[in-house]
Amino acid sequence: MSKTENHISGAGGDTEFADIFAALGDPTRLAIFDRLSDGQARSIAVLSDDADMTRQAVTKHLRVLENAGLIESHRIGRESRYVFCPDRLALARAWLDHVAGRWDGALMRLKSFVEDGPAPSCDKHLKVKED
Amino acid sequence: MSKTENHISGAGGDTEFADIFAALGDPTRLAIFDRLSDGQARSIAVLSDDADMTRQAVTKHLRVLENAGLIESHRIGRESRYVFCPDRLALARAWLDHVAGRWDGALMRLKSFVEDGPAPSCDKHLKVKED
DNA sequence: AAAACATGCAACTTTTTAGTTGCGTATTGA
DNA sequence: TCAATACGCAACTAAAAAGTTGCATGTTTT
Repeated sequence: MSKTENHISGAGGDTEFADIFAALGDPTRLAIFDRLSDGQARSIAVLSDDADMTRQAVTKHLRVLENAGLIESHRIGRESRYVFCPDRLALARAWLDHVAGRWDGALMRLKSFVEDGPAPSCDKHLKVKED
Repeated sequence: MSKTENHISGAGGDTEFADIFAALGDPTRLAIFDRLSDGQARSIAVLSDDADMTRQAVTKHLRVLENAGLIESHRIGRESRYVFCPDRLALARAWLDHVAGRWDGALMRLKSFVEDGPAPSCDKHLKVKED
């Protein structure tokens, strides 16, 4: 396995995913990201128009999203245009899917436990796990 | 439509989703949430065991996750047990799916634009949108 | 060339977050 | 009963995030 943990939920390699979620964890950034999801490239000035804050503040939010890999910027003439970037979004979705799937699996196992009775070596169900 | 915006991406109702992502936007909380996704209820003490910080710090993280609706707590005797809570997670997934779907749609429209030529009243593609 | 536009950088204030420590209380078990 | 366990609350520090202002720079437009 390479040093850059690329598998889902590497028990400590959560930092990469946390950065993505942290970038989305702000209403302003969420709105910007949502707006850019139509694929249109937009300048900072345009993105600042309907935000109730300074252009500089919007710029900072854009940098956060960019550092998280959720958007990209390229300069055209005097303006910086930001575009949607789907890769990290896919990663975040994969992580949530993984977690949700794990819970579904646990549900199913609990269901068969109730229906079929305890499976072999299954005596600690519904107790606090010591890990 | 009710006052509590329940549809996906209500252009201003992003705060609810932002709270969910913000709660996940921390490596410690992400690890806790991942750990709880197996459906097992765990006490604060157990969850603090392999965290390199104080029990109080872990408690605060648990409160953040709980306020976001991602986990729930119930007290049994002298201990508080936290359990996974799938509802808000589903919301977050739905939001990401919505955004990803919007981008896929934009891609497809761009593809047919390239293949079939500009559609009627479609003269502003690839320009900065003024909104 | 001059004005208007779009942005970047740096310094600053304010607020939030992360984490700690100390202490008090209820619960469990010997 | 006594000690260990599990937790909550409050006060505190330190660091990061959010946002502002002022100014400098490059780019269009007229």
